[in-house]
Amino acid sequence: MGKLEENKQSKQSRLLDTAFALYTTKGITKTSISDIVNAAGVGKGTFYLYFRDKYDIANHLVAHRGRSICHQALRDLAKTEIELPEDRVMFVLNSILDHFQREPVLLRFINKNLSWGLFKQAIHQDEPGVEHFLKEIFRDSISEWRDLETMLYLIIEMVSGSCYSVILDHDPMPLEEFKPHLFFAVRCILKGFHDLKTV
Amino acid sequence: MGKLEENKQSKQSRLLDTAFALYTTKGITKTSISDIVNAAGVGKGTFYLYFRDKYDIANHLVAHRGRSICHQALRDLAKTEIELPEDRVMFVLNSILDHFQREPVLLRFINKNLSWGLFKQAIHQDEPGVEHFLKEIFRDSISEWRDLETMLYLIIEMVSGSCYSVILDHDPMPLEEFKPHLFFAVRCILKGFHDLKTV
Amino acid sequence: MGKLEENKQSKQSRLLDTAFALYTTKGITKTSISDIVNAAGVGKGTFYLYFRDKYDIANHLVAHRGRSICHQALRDLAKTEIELPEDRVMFVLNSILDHFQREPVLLRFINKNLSWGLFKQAIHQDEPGVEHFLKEIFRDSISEWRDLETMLYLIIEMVSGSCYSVILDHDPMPLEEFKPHLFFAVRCILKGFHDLKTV
Amino acid sequence: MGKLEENKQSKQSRLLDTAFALYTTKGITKTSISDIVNAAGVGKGTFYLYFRDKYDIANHLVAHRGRSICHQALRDLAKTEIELPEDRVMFVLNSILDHFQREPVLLRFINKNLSWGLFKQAIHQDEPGVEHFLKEIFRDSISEWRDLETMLYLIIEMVSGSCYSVILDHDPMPLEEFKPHLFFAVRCILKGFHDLKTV
DNA sequence: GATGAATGAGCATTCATTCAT
DNA sequence: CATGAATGAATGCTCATTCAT
Repeated sequence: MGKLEENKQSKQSRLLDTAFALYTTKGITKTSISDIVNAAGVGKGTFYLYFRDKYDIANHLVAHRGRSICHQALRDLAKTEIELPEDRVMFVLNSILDHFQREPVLLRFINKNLSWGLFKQAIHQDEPGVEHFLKEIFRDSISEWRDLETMLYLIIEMVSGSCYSVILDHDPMPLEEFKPHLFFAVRCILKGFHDLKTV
Repeated sequence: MGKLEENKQSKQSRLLDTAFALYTTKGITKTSISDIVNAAGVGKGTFYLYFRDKYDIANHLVAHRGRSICHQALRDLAKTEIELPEDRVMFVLNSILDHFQREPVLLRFINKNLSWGLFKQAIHQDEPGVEHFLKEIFRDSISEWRDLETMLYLIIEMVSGSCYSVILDHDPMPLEEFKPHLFFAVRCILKGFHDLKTV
Repeated sequence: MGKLEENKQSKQSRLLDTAFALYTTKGITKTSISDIVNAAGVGKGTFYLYFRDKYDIANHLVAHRGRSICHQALRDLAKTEIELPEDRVMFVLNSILDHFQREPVLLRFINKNLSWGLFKQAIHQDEPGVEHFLKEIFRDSISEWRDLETMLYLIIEMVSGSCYSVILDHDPMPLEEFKPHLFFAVRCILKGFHDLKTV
Repeated sequence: MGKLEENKQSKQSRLLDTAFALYTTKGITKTSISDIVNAAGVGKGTFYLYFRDKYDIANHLVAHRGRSICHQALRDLAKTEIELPEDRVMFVLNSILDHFQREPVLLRFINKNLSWGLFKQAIHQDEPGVEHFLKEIFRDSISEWRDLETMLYLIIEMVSGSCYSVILDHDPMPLEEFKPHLFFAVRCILKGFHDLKTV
């Protein structure tokens, strides 16, 4: 029956959610598997039915939540009329940052794993992932950009690196105050790389 | 005696050096205090005479080695005739990157701790630190820059974030191939923020 | 279908064969019930339908394989024309040793369980077992032997004990080199106990 | 001071004695390290200060107690006037058997480890061990024996194998009743191998 | 200051056993 | 008959920390 299957799913989900809560609260190193199963209300052996160790469960979480945020940003973009690639990039960035602003614990968790690592991972999996992501943003104008991937790599590292402490600790300033500077820098890079090509 | 020679080095120094060797080899989580004291050839209790725990010793190391790299870069800069602030920034960046290229284990260790965290830490200590660092680079023209610190924050995060996997894994490309793109992006930002001010 | 073929073998047989393979490969302590049922391709609960625990299945194996070897030796003896009881004993011994030489894993498994333990077990079960075994070997002359059972006990312990490491590790020498000494010692005992009686 | 050293010794001894008591009571597989340290009244970590695992401690015990029994038998032999090698062998055997009769738990523990294994182990260590043992028994007549070591191997396996259940379970008969048969068989072998040589 | 033996809480991991399906 | 998800007690082992010397 489906009952058993449902139950299986629910155990795994419970473990994932509980682990996320604990990881973001106490940190992954300070969280033991005992903590997770106790909080999830399942037997300790059950954990090993679904995950290899606590880092396995962490990877599941990063991949799943990260993908979910990107998809959401693209869905939001689709609802707009924005045409210019630069503007589309800014919109997606803004959308993602706002998400993290609303759920800072997720940012702390994904930490520096967001960025190229996530992209590479997505690329090397079967899913359309990154390619699809880029096409959605740059559309037909994709050929107008020189060293597109390298440029994005630089932007992503700058954004993710700088916004980490901004969002979590408002340091060196709160996000809303920081955004103009950040977006200005991003546009500087976008413009620089675009001119390089078209000239 | 030679024995005396090696005993001259204070126990604290021995602990620091040994810890660095182990942290960069096995990783900090896999290194136990026992490992450190055994390798250092001191008693276990001695550890607690100088450090609170293994993270305490790690912080000491990050601060010390980071400072040392910056000082070296500044000393090298002083030997040149470079005048333009933009060029001076590029020189320092290049100098630091080359250092990490030569000692990648240090990069892995400092990891993403380099960047704003290090600056803040340096600022809040008694030493002149960051302020001195900036003056050395921008000299009298320091007032010509708008949002200087924010701009540097962005640059540092971009550089440190992107160069981590570049230097350690040659991913997405080797450092020498990456440098032109990186430096171009940095100049885009420098130019953007400079124009903003002077206009 | 071929699938049908392999399903014909009862689950119990599959469990026995799989357990034997695992016990002789990894050792009984390192083999878990999970290992057995996984390798056998049956459900975990099915195990408890047929056996109490992993030692229960081991006993089944020892009894079954041990009996099979003895029967084979007797069948081989029947095909010969050997008449003298001493010679018949030697033939059976040789036959059994050769079997273990060919299947050393079985020896390791039965280990020191062969010997009196096996005999006793056989006696106390309903089957004719030992009695039949002795009659086949000594025939009518059985009354000519003093303390027959005790003598056999001594011989069996000497043979099984000494041949264990000889066959498995060629220690202190290979079986073929060892046999003359062993058989000589056995004949010494046989002769000693026979003379005692007839004198 | 010696105080510390003494304390160390006592901990290790306590662990050895406690382990022996538990091993002989519950069996080694059913004994956990927790059981040992609890019964010994020391911390769990202390165990690992002195032994690698529970089999390590078992080996220590087998070696130590086995050696002790052999030495005792030799000391007793030295007090007698027995001259004939055969008689000296019988004396030593009897002495060892009596010891096990008095301390059957030790027999169960050493189990089938007594025998060649112990000899080899003793030989391969630095101590004079076996060689010394043999010289004490056979003295100058040692060259009169053909295949001396092989013969002893056979005897030892026969004695140890057969006496195990005799002493522990009085099966197939009590030790005192069994001895005449056993000694007779041993003398058969001794005589057989001796004649072989001298003829 | 320096030591290192002793500790025991804490951890990951295994696995026999049950029982609802 | 057969299954296999779920369990949680039990185990081996690590390691930060203490303290008598």
